[in-house]
Amino acid sequence: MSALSDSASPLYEKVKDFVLANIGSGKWAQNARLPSENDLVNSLGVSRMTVHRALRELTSEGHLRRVQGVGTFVAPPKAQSTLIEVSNIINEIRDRGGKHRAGVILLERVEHPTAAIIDAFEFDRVKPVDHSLVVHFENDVPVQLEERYVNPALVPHYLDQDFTSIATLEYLQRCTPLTEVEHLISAVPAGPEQARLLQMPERDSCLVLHRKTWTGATVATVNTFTHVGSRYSLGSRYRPTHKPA
Amino acid sequence: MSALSDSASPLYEKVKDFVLANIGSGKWAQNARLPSENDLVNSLGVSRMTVHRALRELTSEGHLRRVQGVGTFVAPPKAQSTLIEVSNIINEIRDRGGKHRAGVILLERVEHPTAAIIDAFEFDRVKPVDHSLVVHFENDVPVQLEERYVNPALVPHYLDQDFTSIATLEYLQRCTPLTEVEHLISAVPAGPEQARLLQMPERDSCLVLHRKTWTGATVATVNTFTHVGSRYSLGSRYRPTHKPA
DNA sequence: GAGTGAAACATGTATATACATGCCATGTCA
DNA sequence: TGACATGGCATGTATATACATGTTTCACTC
Repeated sequence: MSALSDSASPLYEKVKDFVLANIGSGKWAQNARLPSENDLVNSLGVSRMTVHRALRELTSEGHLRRVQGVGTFVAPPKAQSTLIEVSNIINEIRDRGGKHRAGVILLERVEHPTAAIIDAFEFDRVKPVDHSLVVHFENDVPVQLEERYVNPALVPHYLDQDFTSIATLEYLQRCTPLTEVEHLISAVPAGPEQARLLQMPERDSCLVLHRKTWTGATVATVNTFTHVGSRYSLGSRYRPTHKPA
Repeated sequence: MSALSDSASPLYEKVKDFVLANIGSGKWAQNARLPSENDLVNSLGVSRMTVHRALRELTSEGHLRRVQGVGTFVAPPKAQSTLIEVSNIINEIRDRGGKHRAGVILLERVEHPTAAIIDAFEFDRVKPVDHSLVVHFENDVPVQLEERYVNPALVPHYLDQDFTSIATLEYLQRCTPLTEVEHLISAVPAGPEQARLLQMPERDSCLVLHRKTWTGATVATVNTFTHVGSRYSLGSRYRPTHKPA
């Protein structure tokens, strides 16, 4: 009566698979109540701690909902909102097997930023920020215009970095341990400057990713990644129940 | 020598907090090796199972990396790739406090789909699919054009649904338990048809979200959500380390 | 009939124990 | 000096036991 698969995986994984199979087949419908831990102990022939671990992990993965003293229930599917992964352009190009090249357009300390930048950094008075503007090429075709404003209080030598390599990103990360990120994806027509730098027709569509990061309570970086719409898209594939191979 | 906070939270949570505090303060740097489980047992005065659970959960949350027989290490920050949440338009409008209205443009059973659709559904021969085209309005301004192809083998009465309410989505979800999703975000200029339905100038930028879902190994739905670039953007805010309240 | 208390049952946590599995350094033997 | 065996140590899993905590039910009392 074990009902557990006989592969080499650990017992608690088999219990998880058993539960997921019953959910997937529809035998245990949405919001249905599962057998109690003790029931599963008796029917599956494993200890309660093992069952408990399996159910606890399935709960933290969003498959189950547990209420102390009441029972375990099949969680409603989390399909309507799904996650999309955003990577950085250098790794992305490299993962595709393409050749990456970065062209530095601008690299400056801005002593008197615009009101919009001061506002974005949540400064209470005028403070200098570092500003970089880099074009990323994939196989010598421009794909991304990366504009970044950095808080010099957190990143001492940002402008001294080597902007053609990924080391800049790692330096940034080391200086600004991430506590919060804000993303905004939008589609806008290319302005004259963007069209020139990205070698695309003016007013053609761009996919723009805004990204703002915090370290503690202070704004660390404000980024704008502009992509040529006809050459770039953001994608992800997601398996809610499957495990990675 | 407990070094653990004295709040009311469970012991394993205190151990997790203790570890996170040491990482956050920089005392344990990136890739540094943590004390072994037995060391923590001795210094914190809890059992090894409790330490083990804390370290296991921190590993699954991405804070640590563990190698059997070797040790436990501080994981590199997972900042470069971040997640963006995509919701559905009806909830989104409602959450903003706006008024939602849906206009059904088309509702049909397609007996002979185009080659592109057959390919997208991974059909081995010509099979009928259901097709819907709906415009979503926020305060009577069109914001999204929703085109959906549905596999009738999985969703028996898709065309009979009430397309002006969110019940359609729930019916879809019930018929097609999600096993896999694929997303693709791109920016494209509006074509004549899209410009007309979305009441926007032709060739203006659109933010397009493609979404393809599987149930088991069969393709369940193929969706295209087209948004007016100047009226819509996708956003998210993310706290990597903080716990939900 | 309403309220109360206790039992029964559910999940949650903590521990001790045992063994499995994987890696590495050390030492021995050729 | 090199190859190999082995012991030590690290994490990984499984179990039995105990108690904590929260919910429901049901019988008993007023």
